[in-house]
Amino acid sequence: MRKQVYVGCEECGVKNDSLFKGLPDEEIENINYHKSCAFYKKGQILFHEGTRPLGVYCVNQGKIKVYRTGDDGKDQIIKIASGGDLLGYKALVSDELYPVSGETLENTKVCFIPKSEFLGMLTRVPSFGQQLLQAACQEMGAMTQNITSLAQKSVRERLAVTLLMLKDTYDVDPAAGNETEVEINLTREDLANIVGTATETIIRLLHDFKDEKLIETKGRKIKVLEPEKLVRVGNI
Amino acid sequence: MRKQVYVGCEECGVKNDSLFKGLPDEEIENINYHKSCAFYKKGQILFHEGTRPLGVYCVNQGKIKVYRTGDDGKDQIIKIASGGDLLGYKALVSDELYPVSGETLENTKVCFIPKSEFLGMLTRVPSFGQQLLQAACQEMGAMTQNITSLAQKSVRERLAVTLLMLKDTYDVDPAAGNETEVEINLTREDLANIVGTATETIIRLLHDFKDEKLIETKGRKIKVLEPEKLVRVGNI
DNA sequence: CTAAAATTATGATAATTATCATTTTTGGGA
DNA sequence: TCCCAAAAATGATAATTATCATAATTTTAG
Repeated sequence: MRKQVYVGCEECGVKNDSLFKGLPDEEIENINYHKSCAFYKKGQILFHEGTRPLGVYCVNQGKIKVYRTGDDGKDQIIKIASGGDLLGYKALVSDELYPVSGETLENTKVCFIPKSEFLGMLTRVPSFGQQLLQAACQEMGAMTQNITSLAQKSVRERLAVTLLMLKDTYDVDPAAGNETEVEINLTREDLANIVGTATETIIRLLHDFKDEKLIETKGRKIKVLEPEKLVRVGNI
Repeated sequence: MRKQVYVGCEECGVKNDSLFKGLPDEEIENINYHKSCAFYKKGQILFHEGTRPLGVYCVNQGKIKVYRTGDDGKDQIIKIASGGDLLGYKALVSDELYPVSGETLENTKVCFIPKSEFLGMLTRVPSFGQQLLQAACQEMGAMTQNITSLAQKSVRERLAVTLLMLKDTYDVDPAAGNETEVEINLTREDLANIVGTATETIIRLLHDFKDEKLIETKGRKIKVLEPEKLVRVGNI
């Protein structure tokens, strides 16, 4: 299920996309020494809502859904994490139980950094604390946007912005601009759990978008054809 | 409109409820020297979404609604701040424009601490940075709850939890337990902008709650009679 | 205290979205 | 490659919530 594997932090492909960017060499070395890396198969749970964090997860490859389970058992996906994302630091820093769970959406490579090392680094390297604080504050700004959208926009509009967001997440080569074909690969249920609606509603709306030539679907895969038109969904 | 007033930080009544708790005396003195305090009348805007933050606001007395304006002009209230709350530090720290506006709901007393002093303190006092980080991370956990609730719960359920939350916010003497009578004083429209629904819907649901003897209303004021039953709204 | 403005209330109706039942399709493992 | 469970699709219907119009009432300002 979980296979150990070695990936050196020094030459890690996603280091410079992560919050570890700019750390002094000796700190990177220290993380490298204490971390453990593993392959996870699709559908595995990295951490579970309500449990106590023992460290942080640094995503190297693959996608992970971060979600919260509502009172009625329905999941609400808070974000889709991918390479370079650091997961679980908020609960660790605020000394709380995980408010969310993390589950792999594909086969992934993830490194684990134990609590003591992470917190130690936080006290030793003030600039790292600043970076974390900055990242957290930035994320909160984005969350207010999400809250406003959930509270005010129709399901149709929310699906449109979700597809645009996922287009970025699933873009293998963001630098290439609109040339690359991005394939969003999520179940309709997961999509529904991002947008906050029923699976059937997502299926029907995707059908509409397809009729309107805004997207193209091939099995589960979704390709965004007209991002500009998708932005304007809802603006009549 | 805005009247300057002096309140010493050393003897500030809300200092120990704020993030400034535990700061060294010389830092408190420094804040005290550089801050400016003012009375604001009901309905005044402290800071406006989309503008650049010049400092942080520390609420001394009164309530302030923090909200984001949606594309269609409808406001979504993200939180109701009261004594001891620090506003605007997230945008300052992440060096972004305000994602939200702040408007007084009553006559308030608010202190302003300029950007340079606040950021200076952040670099001088590592423990303050830690505290801010912790507070931010904690707030994010609460936000995921809010997101889940908006995405999954019915308006009726959301109104119930909102009333319970406001009961705390408007409690003048939280230490007294359930003995004190708490009066929630918000327009139906503001309530609708917290819950994320139409004003008419809020009016109708409040009427229902009143019929069910869960609350009592007197003009605009709302009194929660049965918090335990309100918690269970939606659990059939 | 009074009048105007703002807010609250109520009714009728329409639009959106959820739910449930069922069929079809798909994709991943033996 | 085939099979089977999971996912997607479709239809019918119900429930929830929004919208618009208008009346009643409370608040606020002078």
